[in-house]
Formats: sequence, structure tokens, C-alpha cells
Amino acid sequence: MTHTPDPHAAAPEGARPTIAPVVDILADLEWRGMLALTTDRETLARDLSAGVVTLYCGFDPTADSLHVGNLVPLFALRRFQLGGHRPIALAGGATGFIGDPGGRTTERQLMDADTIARRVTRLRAQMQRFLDFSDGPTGALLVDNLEWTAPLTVIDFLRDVGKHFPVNQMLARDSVSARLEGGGLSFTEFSYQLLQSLDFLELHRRFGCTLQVGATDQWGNITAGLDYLRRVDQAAGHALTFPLLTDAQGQKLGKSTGGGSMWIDAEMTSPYALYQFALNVDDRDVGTYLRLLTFVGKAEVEALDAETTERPQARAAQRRLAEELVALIHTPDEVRRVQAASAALFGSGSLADLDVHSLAAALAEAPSVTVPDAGGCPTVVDLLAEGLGLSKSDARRAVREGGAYLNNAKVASDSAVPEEQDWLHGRYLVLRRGKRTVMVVQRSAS
RNA sequence: GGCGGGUUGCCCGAGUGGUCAAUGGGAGCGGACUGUAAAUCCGCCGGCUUAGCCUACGAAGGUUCAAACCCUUCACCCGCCA
Repeated sequence: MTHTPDPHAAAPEGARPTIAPVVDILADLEWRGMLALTTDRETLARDLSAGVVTLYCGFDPTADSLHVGNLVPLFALRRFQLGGHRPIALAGGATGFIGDPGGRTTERQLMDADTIARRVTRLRAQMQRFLDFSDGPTGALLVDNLEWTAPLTVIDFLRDVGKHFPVNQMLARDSVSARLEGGGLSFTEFSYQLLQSLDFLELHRRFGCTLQVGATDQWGNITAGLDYLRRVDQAAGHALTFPLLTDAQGQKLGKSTGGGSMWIDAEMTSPYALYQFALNVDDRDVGTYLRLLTFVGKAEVEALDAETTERPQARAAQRRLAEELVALIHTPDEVRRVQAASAALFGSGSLADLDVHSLAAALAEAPSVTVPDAGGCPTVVDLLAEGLGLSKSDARRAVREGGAYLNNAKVASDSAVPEEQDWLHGRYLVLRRGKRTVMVVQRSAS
């Protein structure tokens, strides 16, 4: 087990993410709107108040990074931890090979072993950042189900696991029946629930894990595990699921308006992009996001809700969400950097008035293109295309539609070339497409 | 294994020899309005050396002056029968 220092520990006061204490975990999840289904609520509540409960949630390596939507279950583990319980984050090194049939209509593409191994490594590193791995009864654990699944032989699997699963019940699971009504599914994906059940049993035996949490499309897989636990070990466990949420646009949580995911990995989604994403969250969704994706307490979230209703233009809730998210996912230092960048690029002051250090800092996050000092500068169209990864046609179109700006001034012609006086401090050009896509052109200092 | 239906741009989906870079809807992008929001309206939405040219309608061949559209083979998907 690896112990990582809390990335927020060294941060100066004020910039650190808010971590409100959790007294009653079920009540906390409830007001956050995170409770979809549970097995017997009263027994669960009693167990949770009687002492430390060990619980787990699985994460399959479906991408090279977690995305913002994955934070809902991951943060739920943390909430349980704050409430005095012990979370286990499980990386699906084995289940990633099989593919969960739930929540989709078609067969998954199988991943090769190298891809899975790489992704599991990255997944583990990311999950470590959000839980407290210090020693003690509530210290988090990180496991990979490949550890106990890989050594299993086919015969053992069929005798020891498969024997306990009635096919008629497996067929009845929503995740399976939905697929049967659609295009069907392979035996491979049909078997997924067995592997997930095996995980639950294994974690129960190793760590006394008695609760599995997950998005509500996991309900069938989780309860399959509970049946298995009962049949094999005569043990009782619990299931708790979170609602599947979509935003006001019908998008999955954490998708930008462009449809792309907001990744946790700074290389895949820059802190600036994440900050801007949060700042632009729809008024109707911001309360939900604050509840699910931050640890801000009830009183404060409700105050921010009221702010949103009364003074939407201030976007206090969005600002808070943006700060919290960047602080949690990245660092408090990043919060200050992206705030400075946002203020400079969207602020009212003229770019030309900005001192060179502020300008350089503001532009650090933006895509950048460097041109040689001597010789002619490329056209604005070429610079936009290169810096923003557009086709020439797209870049030309942007200019023709009046959606391209050089130092906040509209570019009039698609043959425009920056002039000498356009270079801010002799070194920078700020190009913008539309309202929010900013890039910088630099040339070496003379 | 047999018979039938299908495979069109980011997605859905029209088109069944020239007038097709391809109707329509959704998504996306830009503009106006605003609060870097929503709604609404307008424009755009394959690429390029942009009044033109190139590449595209599952893949490869063929017929034709001309093919997304006709023919052949292959691949995949969906029904029905065995």
C-alpha cells in the first residue's frame, strides 16, 4: 500500500478545498441527492452507526484517465471515510478485460492487455489522490481485481463461482435483459456479473467488506454479489447506489458542451479548461454539481443556491464550484493561476495595459504558437489554424464570420497579417476565436 | 447452411445513373442579445494553393461520356427459415 502525502496539505489558507465534516453519512448522501437505492435502509443505518464499515466501489480502466463523472462514486468513498468508515477503491484490472454490459446497447470492444495494464496504473495513481491512505481503522485501501482473478482456472471458476449463479436470475438483471431486447450480448459480457460478485466475496473475506456502492446501473451486479456472499459464506452485506444524472442539456455529468469529457489528467484537460468548464455550468445544474463534486457543507451549498436564484449574474455558485474542483483535482496554486488567467483574458482591462508578467502568466494556460523573430509573420488564419488545431477552412470561416479577434479586436479580413504594433510588449499576440477560445502567439525576445 | 433486408458526412436519416459535397433533424461552431449562462433569432457546418480544384456515400473491381445510385466479389450488421 502506497502512502501519498495530501496534495493539499501545504497549501496556504483560503485556497484549499473545503472539506466539510460528515456526521451521518446516509443523511449527508441524502441531502446531496446521492441516494438512489439501498438494501434494507434500517439495517444499513444501524450498521453504519455501530462502527467502522468497510465498503468498496469498482472502477474499470475504460480510459487513460478518470473523468469528472467518475468523481461522484470516488468522492462518495471519501464521504464514507469522513463519516468514519473504511473505503476500498478497486481498479478493474480483470473486469476491464471483460466489459460491463450495463448502461450500453452494444458489445464492448475488447482492450488488449498492455492497454489495460497501463490504464490500471494510471487509475490507481489518480484514485490515490482523493482518499486518505493513512494507517488506522478508516485508512483507505487500493486493490486490483486482477490479483485474485488471473490465477483462477476455468474449471475452478465454473465449479466455485458459476455454480452459485442461477442463469434465470442472471437473465433477469436489467443490464442483461436490456441487451437481450436489443442486439443481444456475448457470453463474455454476460459473465461480467460473476466477476464483480467474486470481487465482493474476495473483499469480504480479506477485509470484511460488507457494502458495495456504485452508480445505480450497478444495482444488478451488486445484488448479484450479495446473493453470492449469502450462498457461499452465509454473510449479509449491503448495496447502495447513486442516481445516474444528466445535466440540463441531457449530457452525462462532466461532459463539456462540446461533448468531450472533463478529464482529471492535467495533460488531457488543462486546469484552465476545467476551471472554465465549471464557471460555465448551467444555473440549473450548478447546485447538483456542488453537491456531488465538492465537499462543501449543506448550509453553504444552500446559501449558494439562493445566490444563484437571486443574483444569477454574479455566478457565485459557479465560481465556488470552479475553485473547489481545480483545488481538489489539481492544486490550490493552480486555482490562483487559472483565476489570474481568466481575469486577464475575460476582464475589462485592455490587454495592452497589462504588464508583461501578468500577461505571460495569464497566457501560460493557453495554446501557444511560436513564430520566428525575423521574416514575415503568418496570416491570422494560419496562426489560428495551427494554434487551435483547426483546418484552414475552419479558421478562414471563423474570420469571415466575424468570430476571430486579435488582441480583443475583431479581425476584418481573412488575409490579415499581424502588424508590428500588434505585438504586446514586442513578444505576444493574443488571438481569440469566439468568446472563450484563446491562444497566444509568441516570438523570441529581441 | 438457405432466403431476404441493410452498411451515406460527428450522430440519426433522405437520396436509387447526370441539376449531389449530397434534403431534413440533432450535435457543434460563429454572430446578435446577455451573465464567459439559458432561451430566442441569424449565419456556418469535408479539405485545399477557395470565383476553382481535390477527396468522399462499408471495401475492391467492373459497366458508362457520366455511378452514392447499375453489375461482380468480399467484409460486417439485422430479420426469417434450417
